[in-house]
Amino acid sequence: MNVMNDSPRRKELTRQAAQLFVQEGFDRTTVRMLAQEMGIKSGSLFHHFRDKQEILAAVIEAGTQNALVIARAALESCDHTPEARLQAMARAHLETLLTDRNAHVVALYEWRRLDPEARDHLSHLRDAYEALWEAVIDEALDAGLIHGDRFLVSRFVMGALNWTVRWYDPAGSRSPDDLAHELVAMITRPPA
Amino acid sequence: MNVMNDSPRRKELTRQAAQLFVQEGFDRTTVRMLAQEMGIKSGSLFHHFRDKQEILAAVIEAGTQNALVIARAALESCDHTPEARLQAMARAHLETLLTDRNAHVVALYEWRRLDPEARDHLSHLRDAYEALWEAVIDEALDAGLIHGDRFLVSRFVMGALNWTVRWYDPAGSRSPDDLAHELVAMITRPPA
DNA sequence: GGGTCAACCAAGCAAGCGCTAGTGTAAATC
DNA sequence: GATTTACACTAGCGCTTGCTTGGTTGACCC
Repeated sequence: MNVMNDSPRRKELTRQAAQLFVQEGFDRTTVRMLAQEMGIKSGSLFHHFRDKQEILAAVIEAGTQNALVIARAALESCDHTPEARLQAMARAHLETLLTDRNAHVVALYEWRRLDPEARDHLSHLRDAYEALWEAVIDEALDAGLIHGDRFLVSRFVMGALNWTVRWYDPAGSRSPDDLAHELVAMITRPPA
Repeated sequence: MNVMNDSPRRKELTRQAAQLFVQEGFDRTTVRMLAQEMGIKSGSLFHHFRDKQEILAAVIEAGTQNALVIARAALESCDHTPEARLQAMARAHLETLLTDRNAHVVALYEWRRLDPEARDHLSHLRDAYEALWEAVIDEALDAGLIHGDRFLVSRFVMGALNWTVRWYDPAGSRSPDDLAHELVAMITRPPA
């Protein structure tokens, strides 16, 4: 067995698993389906992953890492005004849906299927991502760009954004930049 | 067999099923678990429902009907200003989470598990509910209370609201009225 | 007091599940 | 040249799944 490494082979298998988990859901996806998609037999799958749970954890970890990297890069390369930072975070969030949609859908919908240890490990990653958001929202509140309860505003914004995986069509006419702009315009008030 | 009726017994069984579906997810909930929760044997379950799918459909139908009734009542009893109507809809949405949380969580998270016929039937109900929202948002846009793209604004609002099932605690200190007020304040601009 | 009917039960079937054991083999490492 | 490692295979165990079958119970009805 060869668990918990970062081989390119494992990365590719993880990517294919994410696709199936989105299509069928974690519980409906059998190890035989996964193996077929990967072009191997079901027994061989357990050379790369300890068990089915570990495949799910690998998918979610990859997706969250990706989101963190993109968000941090966006914050570093944008203007330092609260509005620009807000918009950069929103655009980054939507761009992760373009580059790595499957993993994010799995992270949102199959989180409950993680066993406690995996959930504990991955929740740290997720918290790091949400902390980026809350910092940016705090700045916008302090600057008077948005108003209201800190807790509620950040939940509403995260809700609006996370919900996009349900309806956003990357092949459509709206770019992540359009959506980010519209969202920020909706919640900010022009300085009086 | 006794399918597709509206007996009180079936209503109660549906309510109990919703609870289990939320706790475990549809796929993880076995007919034996459902039967035990209902205080009957697993075979007896199929006297009330044709199959497991039909239980899911019954749960979602009950929840959506409930949301429709509450939303319509809220719209009829509130002031006819765009702002009051917006707020009434938001409060109604959150109140359904208080009165019938389980069914709504199931409707949001297990929709994909419905077979095509059930999905077709239930999507009409859901569309009716969303149409209420879009009408209210249209009025607010026309009145200049909110600004932006009609399609995007309604998706963002629905996202923020639907996401509340992930974090809203009915036993906490915030009432549905508080949340509705805060949400409306966030997206509206004071008339210039 | 025979008939009806919803509601239930005991038992079990066929299919499918995650996962393991044991083996083969080509490439890498010593 | 010998040994190890990575990756794949076949075969199948032990168990659970959704659902069916055939039969029983008790309340109600004319």
